Formats: sequence, C-alpha cells, structure tokens
Amino acid sequence: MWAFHTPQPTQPPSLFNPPRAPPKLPSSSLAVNPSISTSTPNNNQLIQSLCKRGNLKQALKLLSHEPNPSQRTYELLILSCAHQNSLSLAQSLHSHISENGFDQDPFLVTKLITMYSELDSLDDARKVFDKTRKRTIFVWNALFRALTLAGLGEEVLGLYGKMNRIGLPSDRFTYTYVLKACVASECMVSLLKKGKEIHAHILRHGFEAHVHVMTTLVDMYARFGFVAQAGIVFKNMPVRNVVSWSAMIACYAKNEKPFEALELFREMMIETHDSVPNSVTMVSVLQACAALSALEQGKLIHAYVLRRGLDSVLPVISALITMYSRCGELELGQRIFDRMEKRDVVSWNSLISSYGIHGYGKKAMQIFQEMIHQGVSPSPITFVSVLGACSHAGLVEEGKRLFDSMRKVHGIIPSVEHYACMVDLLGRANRLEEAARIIYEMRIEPGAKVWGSLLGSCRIHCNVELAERASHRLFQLEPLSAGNYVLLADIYAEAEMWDDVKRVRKLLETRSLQKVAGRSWIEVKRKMYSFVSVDEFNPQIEEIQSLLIKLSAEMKEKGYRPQTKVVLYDLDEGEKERILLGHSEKLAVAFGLINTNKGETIRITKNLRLCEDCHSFTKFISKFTNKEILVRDVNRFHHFQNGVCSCEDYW
DNA sequence: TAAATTGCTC
Repeated sequence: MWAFHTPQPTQPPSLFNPPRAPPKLPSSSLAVNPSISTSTPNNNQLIQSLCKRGNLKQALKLLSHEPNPSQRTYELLILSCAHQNSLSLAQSLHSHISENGFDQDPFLVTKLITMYSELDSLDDARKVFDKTRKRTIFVWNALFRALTLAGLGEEVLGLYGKMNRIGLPSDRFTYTYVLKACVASECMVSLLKKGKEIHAHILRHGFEAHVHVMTTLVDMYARFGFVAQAGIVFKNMPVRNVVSWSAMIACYAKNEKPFEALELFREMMIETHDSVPNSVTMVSVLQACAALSALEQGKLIHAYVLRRGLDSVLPVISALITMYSRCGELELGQRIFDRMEKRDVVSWNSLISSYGIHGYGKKAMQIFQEMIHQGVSPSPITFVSVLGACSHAGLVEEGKRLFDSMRKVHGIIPSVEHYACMVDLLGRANRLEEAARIIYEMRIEPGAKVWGSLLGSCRIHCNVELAERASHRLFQLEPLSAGNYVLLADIYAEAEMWDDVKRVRKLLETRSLQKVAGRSWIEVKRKMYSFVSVDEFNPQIEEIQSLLIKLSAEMKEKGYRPQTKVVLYDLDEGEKERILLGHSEKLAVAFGLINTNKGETIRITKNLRLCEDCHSFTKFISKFTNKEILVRDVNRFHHFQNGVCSCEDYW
C-alpha cells in the first residue's frame, strides 16, 4: 500500500499558483475514479516533480486522482518505475496507461519497452510491441535494443528481416543495434555472414560517415576476431572520435595483437587533437602492456594515467594491478590494491588471479576468504581465478571444496569455464580418470575449452587413450584449431607411435593449418625483442648461439642433461640437442644475459607452455650465472633463482 | 525520444 503524505510543490505558493490540499480519499489501486474531481491544473506538474525527486509511490497515488494525465507525466512515471526497479508498480502503471487510451502513443510505447527491458521483463516488452498498431522506427529500435541487451541476437535479426520486408527503412540507431545483435548470441559463427550483409547495407545507404554506426562495426569485427577487417573499417572512417580509437585499440589488445595496440595508441597521441585518450582507452593500452610483459612501457603508461588524473577510476586501477603482476611485479600490484579507497569485485579478482599466476595458491585462497569476509559477493570470474590459482599450486582438495561451494554457498551455477578449471586442476595432478568423469557428469554441454583442458593434461602425463577421445571431440568442435592436432601428434610422438604422428600431421596439412610457432619476448631498455625458434633477423644471433653452445657444454659438466625426449621427431641425439638449443626461450635468455647488467632480472614472456628442457636449462643457468630469471609462459610465472623454480617443477 | 569503447579467466 502506498503511504500518503502531503506533496510539496516545487514552486513557492503564489496567488496564481495556489497550493491545493491533495485528495484525502483512500485508494488502493491506480484505476481512475471518475467520480472524484479533485484535479487541479497543477496535478500533472505535481506528479512530475514527485517523480523527479524519486518519490514514485506518492506520484502514483496522486495519479489515481488525476483524470487527465499528460504524456509528459506518464513519461516521467515510466522512467521512475524503471529507476526504482519495481516490476509490479510498472505493470500497474502500464494498465493505467492502457485504460486512459495512451497505449497506442508511439512515444510512450517506446518508453514502456525500454522500461520493461530495464526491469528484465522481456515478455512484457514483446507484448507491448505486439499490441502496438503504429510502429514507428523508434518502437522497432526500442525492441531491438531490449532484445540485444538480453543476448537474444537471433530474435533481433529475425525481426529486422521482417522490418525490411515491410519496407521500413533503418536509421543509424537500427544499424547499431542489429550489428550488436550479430555478436549478442550463442552461435556467433553463423551470424558473421549476417554482419557482413549489414555492413554492405550501411555503405549502400550512405551511413559511412556516422561515427556511432562505424564504431559499432569496428567492434563487431573485433568480437569476431576479424582484426584485419576491423582495421579496414577503421582506416576508412571519415570521422573518428575517442570511442572509435578506443574500439580499435581494444580490438588489437583483445585479439593477441598487443604491439599493434600500443602502436595505434602512439598514433592517436600524435595525430589527433580532438580525440584525447580516456579511461576506457587506457584500460586497453594497459592490457597490451600486460600481454607483452612490457614493464617499462607499462610504467610510462602508469605515469600518463596519473598525469591525466585517471588513477581513481576503478577499471583503470584493476587494469594497473593486472599489468604489474603480469609484468612480474606482484608486489607493485598488491601495493596499488592496498592503497585503494574503494574496491569492487573486479579489483579483488585482479589480485586473486595475480597471486594465482605467480603460483601462490594458498595466498590467493586467503584473499578470496578476506573478500568474502568483507562482504563482497564473488562473481563467476572470481571462481575462475581462484580455481586457476589452486590448479597452478596443485591444491586439488581445496579446489574441489571451492567448486562445491560455488553452487551451495554462493548460488553461482558453474559454467564451462569452471568445469575447464576443474578438469585442469585434476588433470594436471595426474588424476585424469577423475577429470574425465567430471566431463561425463557435466550438466551442460562440455565445450572446446573443457575438452582442450583434458587434452592438455593428457599431453603432460602422456595418456594416449584419453587423448584420442578428447581430440576426437575437439576435431568436431573446432576443426580449424591447429593446436589440438599438434598436441595429439606430440602425445603420439612421446609414445613413439610414429605412424599415428604422421597421420595427424598429414591431417594438419590437408586442412592447410599452421602450427603456432614458439615465440619468446624480452624487454631490454624499453625495447621489445621477439624470438622465434630459428631467428636470423636478430643482429646478435651469432653471439647468442655461440653463448648457448658454450653454456650448454659447461653446464653438462655440472649435471645438466638435455631432455631430448621433448624433440618429437625421429632424429639422432645430436640433432635433437641442436634443435633444443634453438628454442626461442633459450635465445631470449642468452640475449638477456648479454644485454642486461649484473643484478638485473631477466624477464621473458612466452606464447606456449614452457618445455621441460627449457625449464631445466633455465634452472641451471640461474645458478650458473647467478641471475634471476622470470619467465611467464602461457599459463603462469616461473621464477628461476639459484637453480630452483618457484613452480617447484609442477606446471 | 535513443546510441558507440572498458576492468577480472585461459
């Protein structure tokens, strides 16, 4: 029941505008009572000002005595209902609108659809649309927006086809919504074609100068991973603003093109005067630094963030924490976290995953507990982070308990990502059967991520039979992903099943897929150097190679044994050793030894999992040369010091 | 009447 208080008029009483006592009749519904005629010319204004002050209940109370509510009054009431998050009030207001014959007013229909969308009641939104006889472009767009926000992309595209068939032309808003609809759906692959069609429409109808439309187009290609296509659209844009630049930088950062992201940022700073980077831009730029482990670059960006006063923006701070920890500076990340005045779940997630990738599983769990203790509700990503941390540290039982608590204690239903974490946790610990059982007992469809986790574990523990089962599914799910074929071939090779190796490699060839080359990066004096297995481009390559040969010989005397079994070709031992010395990580280590000062840590990043020989080699080097070496592989950090690694040989 | 970019996973 709505309480009744005397509303305060917004204007002081005057002779022309006398305050009136509101009706004192009790009323429990919003229905208009025509017998009451207490309305004044001011009632509409009064209701509106109540809405503006957030006093919705009183406004509705007053509405029940107003025989002639205006369109503006209804508009403010609708906005107020959405704002107060009350579906029941919204629905009674809706009935009131219908009873007063405003339910065909296209303006109010648009507002109603948006209101229901914000209240997560899409059924109501659809009903409003269905009942509307005169559907203006605003009405269509409102429904498109509602459905897109709810992730119902296919439905939008179906309706969009209908709109085209009745001959109603799209406007710039329609285009942004339908482009977003192409990526806001479960089966994105089929919708890329649709997206390209819409792209053609946009050009045909002369919308290429509309910044919003073109920026959304860039973003759509970015989300499909079509980086080159996104780049073409961006280049051809006649008008760009901060958002367009940010979208393109984000595209590079999110699609494993961090160099390009930083380069475009540089271009943005130099070439544009009206597009000043904002907090959103900086988040992507920091991601790019994190991806490259470019600590010096990252520090410069941090300085810029401070200069621009963006250092109190939560997403920027979280990105800074992640950047520092991914550059190996876990303590700096922790310090930034400590200094935060306000923290959200993402800040906590950043810190948890930071400890996770550095191998501090127990610490990550402690931080998780502390977060719960402080009353912050964990998000699904919190669990991915903390389960990942358990996995890296081999905390199997702890991880299982956390996974159980997800649903039972925190009411979060595990998604494929969480199952993938569990499979990884168990698989890495050589509990492969248990990992497989998890997959068979899953309540949702195990996607490529889950099977991929299992295949990865089979690679570590060389389990041919399970690997065959996992890869069978993977080849169906993602036939074009070269990594899966390579893993299976590696497993066969380790089991010396050379015929099968040949068969899988042949498969890779016939599908014209390329194996991802091993690559390592190192930052020396603010410049990034990248190494692939055979690198003739580095001017110091000869010096690097002879250093490696010398070190290898000397270390063999101290007990280093080249792990030639990681070379998965049927070759003689000498040849295998030669190949091992050409691994990109060793090249980067040698380059670091040559080009860093005494006492300076060597920091390397690698795009794949560290191979066992590089791991053992780097351990020896750290003792032999008395150097600290920090290597980030695709999963985690390895901190080599005095002959031991922080991962304790579990990775 | 409305809109485009972002943080935390592997």
